[in-house]
Parts: sequence; structure tokens; C-alpha cells
Amino acid sequence: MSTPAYQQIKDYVLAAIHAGEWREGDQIPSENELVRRFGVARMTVNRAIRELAAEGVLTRSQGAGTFVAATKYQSTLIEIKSIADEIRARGHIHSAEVLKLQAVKADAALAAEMAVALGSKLFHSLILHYENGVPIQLEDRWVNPTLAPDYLGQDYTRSTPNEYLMRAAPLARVEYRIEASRPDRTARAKLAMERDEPCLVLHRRTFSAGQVASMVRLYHPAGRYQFSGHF
Amino acid sequence: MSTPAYQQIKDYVLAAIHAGEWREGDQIPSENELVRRFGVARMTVNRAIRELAAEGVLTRSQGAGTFVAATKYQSTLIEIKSIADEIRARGHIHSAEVLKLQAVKADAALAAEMAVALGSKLFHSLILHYENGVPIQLEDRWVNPTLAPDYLGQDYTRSTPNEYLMRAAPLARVEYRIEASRPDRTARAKLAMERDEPCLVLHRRTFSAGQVASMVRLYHPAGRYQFSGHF
DNA sequence: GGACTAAGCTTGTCTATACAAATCGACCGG
DNA sequence: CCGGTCGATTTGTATAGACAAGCTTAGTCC
Repeated sequence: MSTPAYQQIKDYVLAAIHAGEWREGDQIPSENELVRRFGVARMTVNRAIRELAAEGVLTRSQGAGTFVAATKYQSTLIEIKSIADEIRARGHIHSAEVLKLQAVKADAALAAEMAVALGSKLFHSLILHYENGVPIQLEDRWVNPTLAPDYLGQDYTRSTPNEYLMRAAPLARVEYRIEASRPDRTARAKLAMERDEPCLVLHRRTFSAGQVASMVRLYHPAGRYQFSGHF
Repeated sequence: MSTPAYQQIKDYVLAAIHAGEWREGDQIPSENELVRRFGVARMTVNRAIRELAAEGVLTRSQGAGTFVAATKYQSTLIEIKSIADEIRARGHIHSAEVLKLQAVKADAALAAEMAVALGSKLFHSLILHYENGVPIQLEDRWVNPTLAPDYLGQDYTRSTPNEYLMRAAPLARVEYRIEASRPDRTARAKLAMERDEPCLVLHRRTFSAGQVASMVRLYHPAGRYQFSGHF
């Protein structure tokens, strides 16, 4: 067989979760049961399940069993992965609403931040990301047209700006800043946030070919997202 | 030994990399060589090295060997070693007020987070850091006494807990989480925060010798601090 | 010298077994 | 009904061995 047995077991488990067969908190079959079903050694099952637990898909408890983990977000700031992937990886449905997608002229503050001349053309997009219909992230992005000339022509309900930019302008350097802030009225309304709900803002600039490729502010309601990671 | 063999091997490799013994791109000893050195089965070494590869510390190539991965990023999250240095680097004056410094018994939640037995002795400190007399960070820290027995005997108005811990327990692994939250009454009072001012909380656990060395929550009023970095 | 080959090393996977540790439920005695 | 004990189940770790597959290098042949 080409794909390793442990990977087949991982795929099987992920498929079952994705299909809704096993839900959050459900106990999944024991290692011995999976051994019977797949006809492999227990160490092979153990590796598959252990890796899924390490990836946050499952939680295990010695003596008790293995359970489908509660979906908690985990975004390493480091890997710039797309929020869409992250949501899909959880077996949930990602959707996006494009609120703005246009060319603008850079004012002083913007020109400084994007390192372009005052009055230069920039692309601006404002996109709201949903997970299972719940707004989870507001993405406010400016893009340098010289590095991504086709930026306005993409369909961002199908793929995310991030995915397009990763192809168009391979990133050389990333600069980030994390703030807690109170979003403005419109952002709050879009994210269905209460008046004083705290909000995490990830501010990020990516560089490509010595220029600022993109500058983005990602707004996350605190209760619905958290950054975490390890190294 | 309490800590599993595979974890000891992981710690050994991480320590060697951390110490600069093995550098970026260097080939590390083969599995069979590590088997000889540690006197364990190859599967045990394999698990340790495979996990480090999955974590991005090493890269492996079948037939060729295992190499120290290029450090992809450089995060200030790990370099916020000393807020005191950071403040001094800005030419400002750092001062600290020790609000608590005592031994406590771990309750259930704490024991779980520190990975110690229920009721174990832990050190707890609560320190408020000032920049030019303005409170800038509230540091709420728990420390494992076995790794830092002299923790309570330090003068934290002169050096920070972090500086002491870096010497006492060289860190092998860091886990972090960033949240936006509303701090409780006392924290808010200490930081001279207004009622609804947003607050960033950096939650961090450091591991040393396979144990949780320290767990800390750093509270920052949003307007007076931000995390940033690049990679 | 250049191209091919084979040996030896490396990692990748899998097996069958073993024991330890944690959990949970059934049973039993009070 | 309550509480404790014991056993079955489950995960956690470790072992020794085996074969496959990929890379490197030394050696051979032309």
C-alpha cells in the first residue's frame, strides 16, 4: 500500500469527524477496537491517534478513553496559514463576505506604513470571515499593486487574499504586532460584538522583494479566537 | 525515571541546539548512534526525533540523515526575557514592586497546568513593573520549586524573575497563548486601568528538563504596551 | 576521466509483546 | 443507601526485531 497505515487511520478518524459521525466530546473507538477494525498492530493505531491528539483534534485520558476535542482556535503567528484552511481543518464551513474591494490613493499615514509615495495607488479590501455562519475575523487589508496587480480581480468568497498573495508575492519577511483594542462602531457591528467586549488585533506587514507587499489588520473577538503556539 | 525516555532524548537534542553545540544545518547523530548513547530501543529514539521534526526543530531526509532546521522565525515572544532590559533600552527607568512572593499549595487547576501533583508546593509571585513610574506590566507567576529552589530568596526589585529563571532552569520549550481580556478588579487597580480598557494577556509556560518550570501571565494595558516582532 | 554498480548507511514503517498507570463500573459488606 | 474493593478496560510507554526505501560513497568497468 502506498499511504502508510497510520495515515489511513488518521484519515479515517478525520473523515468520521468531518462527516459529523463523531461529534465534539464523543468518545471514539478504543485502540484495541481500531486494531480489530484495521487489522494492524496496536502501536500503529497508537501513533495515528497520538498524532491527532498532538494536533489538537482529539483529547486523550489514560484509563478513560479518547474523545473528539472541543474546537479551539490555535493560530501560530508564525505560520501564516489561511483562516479558511484552519476552519476547514476543523471540519467546519468557512464563508466570506467581501465588504470592500477597491483601489485607493495612499494618504500620508498609509503611504508611510506601506513605504510607498504619497498618493500612490493601493488596493484595499475589507473581508468578513465566518465559521459556520458565525463571524470570526474581520480582515482589513492594503496591498501593493506592483507586487499583486491582479488583486482586485480575485473572487475572495472562494479563496482568501492570503492564499492569492502567497502565490503572487512569496514573502521574505514578516512583521507583526498584537494589540488589544476596542474596535470602532462598524467593525463591532460586523463582528456582532458587545459594546465592551475585548478584541485582539493582529497587525501584520509582509515584505516581498524588498517592498511592503501587504499590510493587514485582523480583528478577533476575544472569546472566539486566541493565538497560541509553541516552540 | 519519571520523565519518559523519549522526552529525555528530546530535551537532550534541544539542549544541544540551544547551547550552540549543533548549529543550523548541522547533521545530528543518527538514530542508531543515539540508541547506543542512550541505551534504548530505536523506536524510542525514532519517536523523539520524529516529534522534533514535526515541531519544526529538525528536518529529516530518508537515506541522508537528520539536520538542525533553519530557524524560520524570531519572535519577541521568547525574547521578552526581561522587561527591565526592554525599558532600559528605551532609555527609561525600570522599577518593580513585589506584591506577593510566597510558597503555596497547588489546587487542582494549578496542579494540572504546572503538571505537578495536587497539593505540591509551588512558588507564587506577583510583581508590578513600572516604566518611569507608570505601571506597565503585571506579572503573575508560578514556579516549580524543584527547578528553582532559591526562587523566593531573590531580590526582584533588582533583577527580574525571568533573569533568575533563565540561569536556574535553561528552557527547553515554550508554550504561549495571547488573549484579550478584561482583568479583574485588583489587577485593574494595580495597573491604574479604566473600567473598560482592553488588556492583553500573554500566557506562557516554559519547560525545562521535561517539567513545567514556570507559568506566567503578563497583563498589559493595551495603550501602554504591545507585542511586536519580526521573522 | 566518466559512467555505472553495489555496499552500507540512513530514515520510514510495522509487528507482537509487555508492563505500568489511570479510570470506571460492578459487586459486596455494612 | 453508602462506601470500599477489585477487576476489566483504556491509554502510555518501551522493547527487539524486521523489511522497505532513499542517499552516499567507494569501487569497478569502460
